[in-house]
Amino acid sequence: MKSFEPLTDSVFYIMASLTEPRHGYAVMSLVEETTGGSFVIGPASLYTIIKKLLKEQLIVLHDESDSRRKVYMLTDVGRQTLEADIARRKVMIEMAEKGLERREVCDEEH
Amino acid sequence: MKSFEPLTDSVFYIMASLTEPRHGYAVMSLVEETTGGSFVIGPASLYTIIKKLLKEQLIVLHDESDSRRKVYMLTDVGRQTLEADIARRKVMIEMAEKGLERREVCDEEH
DNA sequence: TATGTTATATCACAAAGTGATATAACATGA
DNA sequence: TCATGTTATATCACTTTGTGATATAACATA
Repeated sequence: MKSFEPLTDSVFYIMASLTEPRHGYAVMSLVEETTGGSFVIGPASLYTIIKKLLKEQLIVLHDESDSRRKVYMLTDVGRQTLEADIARRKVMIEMAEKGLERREVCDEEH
Repeated sequence: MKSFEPLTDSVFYIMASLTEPRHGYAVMSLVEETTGGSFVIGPASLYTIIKKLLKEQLIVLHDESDSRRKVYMLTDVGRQTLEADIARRKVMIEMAEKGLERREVCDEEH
């Protein structure tokens, strides 16, 4: 079971948006909305990454009935990959927070 | 107050290692160790990023007394930047987990 | 004084991300 | 019906970011 980890931020955001069926443009809007505009994925990045995720079979084309919209969704492997990366990211945050806490104590002592 | 966010994973790992004084090689080892080898920063990436962080004043040279080692550390701005990125990353994870939870429910219902 | 480890550094290249732009379907109101 | 705006996908040329390979040297030790 080959792993595509670690996921980059852009890839993570897109995959996190595709836990349920969504078309590309909706992913773009969702990321901008949920991050309050602090992370923006433009069309160039979006469709580049979607193409790559399709090739790696982390997402699939879910529905193409609409003449314009292409709806994608995570595959099982995609979901597992996302879950694994969530775990990695939690460790990351823990690591950073531990360091910052220790530093706060030092500041007070000074 | 210009922001350098969002931080890439590599930059985040390095900055998270520099909440206390550490030299480059130690940062490299620490990241590999705390991630269980799932994220490796080689010397090329390490020193490239350190150079960039110095230029942006997110870290400073803390001590150069040793003939070999160069010890770096986060500046106040660097710490604030790291804190802001931790917050962003928490939202990211929340976003992903909410999506996955919802999906689990759907699977059960089916 | 040879060997391994620690440590910093850079080059040439590869991978990832993006601003600009193109295209077109649909929605709407004038 | 047709101009305007929005939704939507797509790609090109470019920049930014990351890295494998390699070089250099100080120190530890045996």
